[in-house]
Amino acid sequence: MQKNKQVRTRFAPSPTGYLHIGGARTALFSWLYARHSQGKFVLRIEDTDQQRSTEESTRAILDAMEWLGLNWDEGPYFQAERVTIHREMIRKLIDEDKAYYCVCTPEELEEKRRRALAEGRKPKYDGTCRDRKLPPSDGAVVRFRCPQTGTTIVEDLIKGKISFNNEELDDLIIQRSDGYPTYNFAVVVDDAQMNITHVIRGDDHVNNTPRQILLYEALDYEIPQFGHVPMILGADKTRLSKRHGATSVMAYKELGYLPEALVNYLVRLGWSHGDQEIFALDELIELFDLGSIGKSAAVFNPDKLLWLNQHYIKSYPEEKLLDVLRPFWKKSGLDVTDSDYGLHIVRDLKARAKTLPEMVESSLFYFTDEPPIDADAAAKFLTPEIADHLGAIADELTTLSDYSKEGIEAFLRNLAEARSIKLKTIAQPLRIALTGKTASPGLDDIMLTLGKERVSSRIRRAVSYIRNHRLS
RNA sequence: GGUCCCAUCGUCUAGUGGUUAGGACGCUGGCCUCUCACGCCGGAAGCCGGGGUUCAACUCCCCGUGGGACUACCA
Repeated sequence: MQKNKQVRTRFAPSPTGYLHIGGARTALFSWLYARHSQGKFVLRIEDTDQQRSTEESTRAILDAMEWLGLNWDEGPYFQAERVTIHREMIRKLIDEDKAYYCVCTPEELEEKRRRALAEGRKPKYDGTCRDRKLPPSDGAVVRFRCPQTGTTIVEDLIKGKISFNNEELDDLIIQRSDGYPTYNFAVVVDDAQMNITHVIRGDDHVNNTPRQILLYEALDYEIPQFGHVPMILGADKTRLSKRHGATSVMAYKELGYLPEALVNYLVRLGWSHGDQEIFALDELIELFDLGSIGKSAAVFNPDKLLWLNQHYIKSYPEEKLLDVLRPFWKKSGLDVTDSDYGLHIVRDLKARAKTLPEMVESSLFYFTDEPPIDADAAAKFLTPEIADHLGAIADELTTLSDYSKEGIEAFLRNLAEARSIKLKTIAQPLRIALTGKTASPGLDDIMLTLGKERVSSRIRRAVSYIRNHRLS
């Protein structure tokens, strides 16, 4: 075992799309383990598939990593830039007779596979070219001569011991006919040469692991530790995909989720620490361990993520919340230049929103002198007999010297008492006068944020609204 | 089909042979209250099935069943 070696983990996405929820969690686990162990976290882009890899995808993945706060110590390395190294190692294997050229065509192989399946045999490569000692040629691939006897044991950090009979393994292609190495080969060479000590990846890779171990041995590399993390499923227990809703990390940013919420959600999907649900990042780094990752697949639960988002919104520092809110306000055509006003709004609203756009939506009344008055609400609460009370509030407000939350609260109560009515009686009408709606932050909060002037004019507007609609 | 993995409330999970099976989301009853939230208190809801092992199994073993992954010149 590599006892005193520095821990080195990596995240190795292929740039064929955005960073999705599943990949993000794997990256998070890998990152946390490196940080917890004071090791290094390496980012490597697996772009050996020339057809499907794009630069936009690479950019998108990097952006998402940054948004989540998963900073890397080395890289990004690009696998495609390392083909010279890969070819060198392939050369070595051929020279040692551990690999060989194969000229079977994809069509022939497909046909054999079909026939094997139809006859109920296992569809593995039949070894046609295994001992033909073929020279290199155009269109030939290179296959690894996989040991056909014995067993290969994977000591998985998460799943425990997994054993495979080598006879189940066939001679996998390590170099394609276009001269590029395949994933299973490149990943071994790169992980080994980058001194990765812990390969943490999705458990869709477990069946690749024994062949990779055999490759490590053939190349005389030290074998790293493996940890295969379970998949994330959709509500119907099938692999998470677009039809289960947003699966891209950046989509959640756009939907108004906080990175802290997504990280907290993702880490608890599979990993746990007793009954604790809320984890700050530094706490996670301190507590995280691979042993506490569960073995079974988990269903993605949008409701719980929403709850966490709400939690982080209400406990976010107000200045920070104001900052992340700005782009969302901008989308609604609002530019909050008065930071003091913005901070007041944030304070009023932070306990009442699950997402950022939701918060923007409920903040709209702060930004217009004439918030649209909900007709049903007006019909119910803006009655003729209320007009007088409202007018009185506006009038007496001018004499209120202690315009603080407590002062306003007392003012309203005293006024109600003086007029022999319940505060309840004027609360809703006043709320509608100020916001146009029946649901809002507390009256004292809104009035404080809005300021005396806005409050007075909105009340007078409501009074004339009543006159126009009810007393005509 | 073959290989491999997995299995506690609807969902995420704690549990590590003896517990009234705990927490969280969601659902729900109530409290707080100027509305809506927040918060607080309570409730319904679970060990896939069958065999063993054991004085005792959610926990260990086996077999079913169910789900998932892989089975590419994708990663």
